[in-house]
Amino acid sequence: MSYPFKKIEAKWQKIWAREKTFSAKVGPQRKKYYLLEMFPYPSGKIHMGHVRNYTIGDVFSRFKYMCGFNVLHPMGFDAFGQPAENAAIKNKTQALAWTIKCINWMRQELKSLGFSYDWQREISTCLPQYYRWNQWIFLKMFERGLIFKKEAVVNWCPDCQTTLANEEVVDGSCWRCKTEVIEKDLEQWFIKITAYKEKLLEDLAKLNSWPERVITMQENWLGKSEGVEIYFKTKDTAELIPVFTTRQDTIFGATYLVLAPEHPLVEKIIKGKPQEKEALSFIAKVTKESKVVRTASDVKKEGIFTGAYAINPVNNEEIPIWVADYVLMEYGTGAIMAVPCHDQRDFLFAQGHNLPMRIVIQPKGQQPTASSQMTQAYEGDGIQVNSGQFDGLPNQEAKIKIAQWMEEKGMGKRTVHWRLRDWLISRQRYWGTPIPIIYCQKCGIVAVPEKDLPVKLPDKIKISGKGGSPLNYVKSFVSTKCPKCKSKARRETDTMATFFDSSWYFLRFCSPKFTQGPFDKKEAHFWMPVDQYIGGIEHAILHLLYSRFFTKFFKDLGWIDIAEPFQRLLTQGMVLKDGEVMSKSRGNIVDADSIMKKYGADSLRLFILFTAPPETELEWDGRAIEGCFKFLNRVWRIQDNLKEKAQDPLLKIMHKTIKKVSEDIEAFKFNTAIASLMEFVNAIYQSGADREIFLKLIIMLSPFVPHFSEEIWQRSGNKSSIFKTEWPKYDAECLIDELVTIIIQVNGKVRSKIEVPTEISEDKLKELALADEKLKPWMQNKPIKNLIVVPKKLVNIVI
RNA sequence: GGGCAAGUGGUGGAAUGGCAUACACGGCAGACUUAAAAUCUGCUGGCCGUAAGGCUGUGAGGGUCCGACUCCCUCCUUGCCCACCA
Repeated sequence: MSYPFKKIEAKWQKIWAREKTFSAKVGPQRKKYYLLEMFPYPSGKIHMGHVRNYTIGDVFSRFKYMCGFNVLHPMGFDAFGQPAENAAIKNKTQALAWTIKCINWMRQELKSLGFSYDWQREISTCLPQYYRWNQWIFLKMFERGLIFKKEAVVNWCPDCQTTLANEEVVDGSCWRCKTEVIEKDLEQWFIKITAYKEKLLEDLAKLNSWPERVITMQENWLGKSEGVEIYFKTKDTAELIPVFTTRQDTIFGATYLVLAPEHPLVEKIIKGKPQEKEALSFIAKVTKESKVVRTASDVKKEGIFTGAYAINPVNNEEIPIWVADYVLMEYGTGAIMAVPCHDQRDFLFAQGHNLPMRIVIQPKGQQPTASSQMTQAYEGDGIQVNSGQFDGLPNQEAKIKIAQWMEEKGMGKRTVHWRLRDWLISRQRYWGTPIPIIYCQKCGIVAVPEKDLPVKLPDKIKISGKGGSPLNYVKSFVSTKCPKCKSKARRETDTMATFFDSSWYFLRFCSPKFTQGPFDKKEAHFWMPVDQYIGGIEHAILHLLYSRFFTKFFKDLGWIDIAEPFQRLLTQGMVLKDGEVMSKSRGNIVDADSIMKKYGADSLRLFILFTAPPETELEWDGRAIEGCFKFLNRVWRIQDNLKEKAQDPLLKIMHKTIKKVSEDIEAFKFNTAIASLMEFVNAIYQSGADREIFLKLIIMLSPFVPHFSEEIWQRSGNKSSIFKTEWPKYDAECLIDELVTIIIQVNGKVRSKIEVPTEISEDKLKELALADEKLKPWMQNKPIKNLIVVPKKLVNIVI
């Protein structure tokens, strides 16, 4: 007979909802703890990744609560975005209705897993009471010059007459109509996130409870690189070509220059050259290719000689100027100096086009070789050669000296380049926050006044997926009056990227119903920062960077006083089936609902926590979940076999278990915490538990299997919720062992074990060890060279 | 190409300088049962051995150390992230 999980789970979910067991209030009595899991996109069904993410959070939340913290543990829905819009197009329904239906379904599933959310704080980003504050934030940024408009390239389907997201471009064609996608320049809204790049980089140092790799990924994304901008004169024209390099130590080895095909100087320098026609047709060909094709790593680098020459300022050498597809206009200055011997891409290109090479860095301790002998570029450190007055210097030292010298001589100047681009936020889509801007014939671009917010998204419209932004076709939305001059005007029809919505939702959770601003300053002051944030590694860059940026912006606005939003971060691993990511397209989805029907939510929770540590990948094993179910039944049966008084050794095991479980939960080692609870249960089966010990076990199980534990707690005669009890404390005195097993090694190999009193002296221990009969055959009366004693652990005899 | 992880029984994993394989899955055996399921108990890395026991063993090779899954070096493999980024 298995325990009645269906009845129990439904019962307690009802009671928790009725009693509002997990609602959080500002108050000085308990220390605050803000625990947040990344909110889901309401796509319909919950998947195992969600189950994992939210179970990890739930255990921690319940644990912290029982440890005496005032826990804020909210949940909401990231409800704007393309899937709803696509569903609306496909099924000819409304995006709002579809989204609400999905939210209702998902909320139900989350509740059936027993998560301890404060449901009174639920938010959905697609509702005007949320997105009006997106618009408000937009306006504040606009006022401060942090939002601007400029042309940007988008993927464009000429047939659908609409922009496409990268993932909607399949093999260079539109996913819906298979037409070849082209690139098109459109006026787009941008956020000047680059204004915060220094702070975003600097403050990474404060995030010492974040995973190392997330910090590294953010650093790489910001991409600060220090180098020199060098000015190359052209031979026949007055133009200067600036080139950015981080390897100014290799300047004497620069044997040609390469410009990006879009470089503005290309046309000027090739004018009248014999190569002009050929070069122009090459450029036309390259610029037509989409970026996806051009940046594919397996494509051969192509290029062409322009007929023009540049002068290398350090040695006045004439070097040819080329145009090639591997140089990008977006990075640096759109022009590079090529050093084939010390840059692999330049090396391959020079070999392919018979361009000269010169070695200028010699690896330490190696014989000089000819550049013709090289099979690949040498990119490491070494000694300067063929570098004029810098010969013989280590290149790292030369780097600094050359930069100084070039600045003195006016050949270049030290510069810093960043990889970070400004953030394109406009989308030619329907299902997003309308951008609060009005275009007036007389006044130009006019911000919607704050009092007119929200600019409501019209909700009953037809969308076809064709003809650009759907809002263009809603007359009542588009036509308006200019807030300044009251003449006829047109509304912006672009909406915001959904990353905007999720960049500040953690602040909204502090006061989700506040109507005087995006959040109540007092509440945010109390709850922020988020003490623990939990989510997938796929958000390691964009979402986290944008959230950090918004936090810094709110700080500058004077709305909050913290610089970083997330104190501690946990990135959970993916859920795999047969070594592959679970996904619809692979058809290997294990549905949470059917598992819960068979074993209950508590068994599913226990399995997902027990089977792997949170950060690693989790391999789904249908049989292992049955083991978890059996374990719960095993615990359930203890109820009917309690003793009056348990034996002392069990009490000791209990204290050890309390220590281990408490420490493991705090460190997110849920798998070993559960393992030690299983060991505890095995010990109970050996010697029998009394009521007190059994209830301590149940309390420790309660964060993992809340319904199960509440039920046993109640059946044992307790009136209030188990989550109102205190987390058990261990008695340090109970942990002390009187006897300890000492390992005895001979030459590092275990040859014997002895039991000795814990507080034995070192000399006495030595004496006992050497007297051990079992060692005799290994010692063979040979002299002892060394004797290592590690107190309470081992003795190693070296002979 | 760069960065970051990881590699341990048949399987998921534990041990982060001191008894390798905790806990669980699977497998085998026993008890209970007319029988099965459920449950309880025991065994379960490989090789040699009837056994006691011995040897060997944490991707490969080397190093440091009395002692290495753990630290260092070289290499291999896998995963994730980034990338014609100068």
